[in-house]
Amino acid sequence: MSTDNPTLDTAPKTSNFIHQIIEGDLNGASAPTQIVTRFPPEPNGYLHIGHAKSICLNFGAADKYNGVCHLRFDDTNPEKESQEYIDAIKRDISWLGFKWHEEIKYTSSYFDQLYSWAVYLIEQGKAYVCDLDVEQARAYRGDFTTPGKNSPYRDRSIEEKIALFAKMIAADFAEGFCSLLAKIDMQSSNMNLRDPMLYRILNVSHHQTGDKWCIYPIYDFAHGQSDSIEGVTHSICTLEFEGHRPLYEWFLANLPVTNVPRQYEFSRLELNYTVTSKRKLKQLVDQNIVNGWDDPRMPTISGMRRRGFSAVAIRKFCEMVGVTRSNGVVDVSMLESAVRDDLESNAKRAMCVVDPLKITISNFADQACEMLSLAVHPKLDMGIRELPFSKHLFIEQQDFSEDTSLGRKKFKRLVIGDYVRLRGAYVIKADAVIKDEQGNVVEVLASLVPGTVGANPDPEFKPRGVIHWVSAEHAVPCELRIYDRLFTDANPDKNKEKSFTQLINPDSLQVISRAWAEPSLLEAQVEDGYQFERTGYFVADMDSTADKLVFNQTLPLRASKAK
RNA sequence: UGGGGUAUCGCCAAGCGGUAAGGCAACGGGUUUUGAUCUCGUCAUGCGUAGGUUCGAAUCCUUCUACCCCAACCA
Repeated sequence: MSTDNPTLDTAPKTSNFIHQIIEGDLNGASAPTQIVTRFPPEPNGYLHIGHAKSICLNFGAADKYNGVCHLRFDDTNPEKESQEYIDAIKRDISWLGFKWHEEIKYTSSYFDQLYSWAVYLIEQGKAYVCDLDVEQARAYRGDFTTPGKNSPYRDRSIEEKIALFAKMIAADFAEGFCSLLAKIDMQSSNMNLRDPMLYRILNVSHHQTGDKWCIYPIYDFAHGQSDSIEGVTHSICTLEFEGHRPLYEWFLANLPVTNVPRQYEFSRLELNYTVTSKRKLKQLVDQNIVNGWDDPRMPTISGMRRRGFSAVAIRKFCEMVGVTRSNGVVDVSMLESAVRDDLESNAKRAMCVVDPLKITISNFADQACEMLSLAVHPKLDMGIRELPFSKHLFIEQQDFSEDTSLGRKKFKRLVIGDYVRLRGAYVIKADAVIKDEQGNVVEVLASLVPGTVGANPDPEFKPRGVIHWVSAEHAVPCELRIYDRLFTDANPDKNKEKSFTQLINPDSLQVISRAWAEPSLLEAQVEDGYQFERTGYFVADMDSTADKLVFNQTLPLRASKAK
């Protein structure tokens, strides 16, 4: 698994209402020459699964209809943004397999244009500098049932407004002293239309423009115009922006723009047992509840990547959930299903014993070592791997029992006096046990049935089942990090009594510092995904060193009830 | 509370006036040198509610209800 997924087919196979709209437009009278979409993240945090859905929708629609998709950083609030986030976002989108059109765009690179459009609105009598402070502005705005009142500064002369705006940009005013508002309708039932803010004074430097500006445009005054500048045809966003659409259209109608994009909204993706809000995810990081944005328990793209979820699996999941306007909460099992489905056919197989029990094969020579060849994958041709078999082995403690009354269907593992198949090796029989002072089984003495490698034994030696193992002498120690859902509550941010940080699953991370892996795992590269047979899917973590391998559990195998 | 949205199986979701797709989950059976995979089967006389139009309604009309979004110098 590498960062480049060059010519992957990212066009969705399924259809949704956005596709239907695009198709209608493409077949309509004034069809655009090509459709243009954009993914416009604010660089104020890492991308998460919800953004993945938006990325798949925007880039996917462009791919599907031979259009293009821009990556535009919506960087109008420098206080919360940073280059680190920009770099992370670029990395995540590329890793997901998408390519943005041309160079990366920044809303901040349109600041000059936006500024002159603001002056234009003032000249048209459609914008004004208002000196009301936050409290006063709130009072003038009214509320849902009370119409707003016009600001006393609303009807200053155009010359005065121009002069004041010039002073704003010249840093003659303190932060918050005044702002530029659009003159629309203080009585509107849509709060967004009650003279919305266009520019505020912010004496902070910007990660892209440095100290060039001390006033920054608000989202509403920047987004639609940026879309227009880039030739966007379909501006796809989430439902909470629906009420902003009239405003989006108002700016495009009142400014001398040539391209008029249309905004469409879809419902954002919610997943149970997690939170998908950059603010909350940042809190988890800042309070060290998790180990960074890429902690494998995080629903961030980088977290899922480190967890061992592939880009293909994430894209598959995004297609599975669909795109609609009804909001719901998707069950994580759907994501897990997409991940397992992908790993089933792409993960190499290997064996790793988590909780070792020593087995000694009495009828195998002391110093002997037999090299066995096993398929890397049981069905697909992924080559073979060499596995050493010797007199002393490890199996799981859980895979052995002294209880001979256990039924063969009930316990398909090793029982004293009975046979079991060692995966890819011999059928063995447990003959006796060695116990410590406390009566715990510390070793099992067994004997192998000759000629059973790759061949079934006579019926009388029929094994109860198949278990995994490693050669004690050749096994390589490794660290395993077992992850569980981060929250104990299915809807952590809808809980009435507790805040989401109080609903953290205390067992979301379990570290097994010493497990025993087959030697072929020594070749594992960071991000290589494996299925440790009968145990789960694991991925080599970046914390692996020459002397210590570290694997993150991606997911356990699907658990079926013991029949 | 004014405005804007949304309601189809436990979850997601097709459906666009002709008689309820699919996926996830769940539950049964089979195969299996992974209790995995694979495979077969079961799972909405019902589409938030109450009326109406129609030969025929999840789809059209009306009523009501529930939930989501908007009163940041956030996006």
